[in-house]
Amino acid sequence: MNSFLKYLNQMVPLSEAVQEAISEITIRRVIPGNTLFFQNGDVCKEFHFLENGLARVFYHKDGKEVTAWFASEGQIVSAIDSLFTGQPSFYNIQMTEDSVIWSLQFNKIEPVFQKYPVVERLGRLLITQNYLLLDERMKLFAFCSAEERYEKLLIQIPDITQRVKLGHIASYLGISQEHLSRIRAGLRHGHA
Amino acid sequence: MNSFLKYLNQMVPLSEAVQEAISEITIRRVIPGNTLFFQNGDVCKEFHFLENGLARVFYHKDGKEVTAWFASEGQIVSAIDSLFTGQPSFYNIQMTEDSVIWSLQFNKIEPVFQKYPVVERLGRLLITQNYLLLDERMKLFAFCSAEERYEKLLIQIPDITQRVKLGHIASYLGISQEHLSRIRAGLRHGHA
DNA sequence: ATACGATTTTGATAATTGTCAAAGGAATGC
DNA sequence: GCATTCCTTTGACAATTATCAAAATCGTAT
Repeated sequence: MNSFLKYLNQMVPLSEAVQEAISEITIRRVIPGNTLFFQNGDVCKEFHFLENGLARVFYHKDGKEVTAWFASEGQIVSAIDSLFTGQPSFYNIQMTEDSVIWSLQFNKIEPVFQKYPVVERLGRLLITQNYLLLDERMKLFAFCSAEERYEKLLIQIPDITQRVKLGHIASYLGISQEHLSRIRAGLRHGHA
Repeated sequence: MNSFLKYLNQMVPLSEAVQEAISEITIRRVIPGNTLFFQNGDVCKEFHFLENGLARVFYHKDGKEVTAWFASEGQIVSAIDSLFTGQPSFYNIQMTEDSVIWSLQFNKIEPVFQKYPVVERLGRLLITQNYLLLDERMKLFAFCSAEERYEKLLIQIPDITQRVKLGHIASYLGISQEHLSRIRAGLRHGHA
């Protein structure tokens, strides 16, 4: 069983037949690092499970890239605003490292929903989980300073600073790169 | 057919039997204005459809109330972080006006999911729609100034300024009440 | 109409954070 | 090894926004 099916199985136990049906609409992809995997303005028709590697979801603001999300091994990533609306997305997705992903072709899933109601449940749980992640992110902005948000990100992805540029992290935290640099300097002197 | 069932039907057509099953786990409530309807620290087991009235979702930050969400007629409201996790919520919900709501008892829905897969689909679509609303809100913060966010809120709920205090709107926009007041002054002079 | 309390606005000031420019470091290719 | 380029840090300054206090306005009850 591949890592994607394992991930799904742990949310809801799936019969052989269901796993087969899902596999039929899933593509395994090997992506080289630094690939712009999905471009804003396009319509997204898949969602992706990262077997390994790192994805960065970002948008353009005043000519600059602003990171909206990081996804790493064992997580789901997609231009979810487009996937569920059929409208062009605001987001871009870049694989920042060599990655192996499983892409589920969402536009082919309707017959599977019809045939296997358990997949409908699976879909409900997946989107619910993503909703809660987004809610967590909003709470981080609500309750925590930029410094605290940085520290929480380090807990979540400890080696993130080795994996992406500081500017990408800064925009994810909602601050300028210079400000993040100063926060880091403060942490160094405060803790050393 | 009541307004809640109408709302659900327009997402997915529901048979008589399904409507009946949903009605059995739904309670109609008449809530006087200014009621603290749900309190943080409690576990939320329902979600609510507003037939009319206005709900304000808020949390406490440094002793002050910060608005996370407004919901008005025809919309869904819940302490969604708790509903899906079973953990105590960070949120409070206040009905700011006399309201009529339909409360679906989510903790009784599992048998309905089991019996009627279409309800699972309904649940999936409901949470998807709410995800997209949250994504929109994040994009508003990403792309728009406080002034633009205020103008968009006015489009969404035109009479919001008559319905809640300015401070509640300001915290929803992520700015101080004084700053919002100045933005309003600027708009008045700019447009007059 | 008037007085009271609540809400909103305005003013002055301080704190936070962004921007621009330059310097310092690290990685890469020749 | 050295040059080039990219990334990060630091410094100086400007812009934005918060905070605190006071004044103005609004709504309501008497």
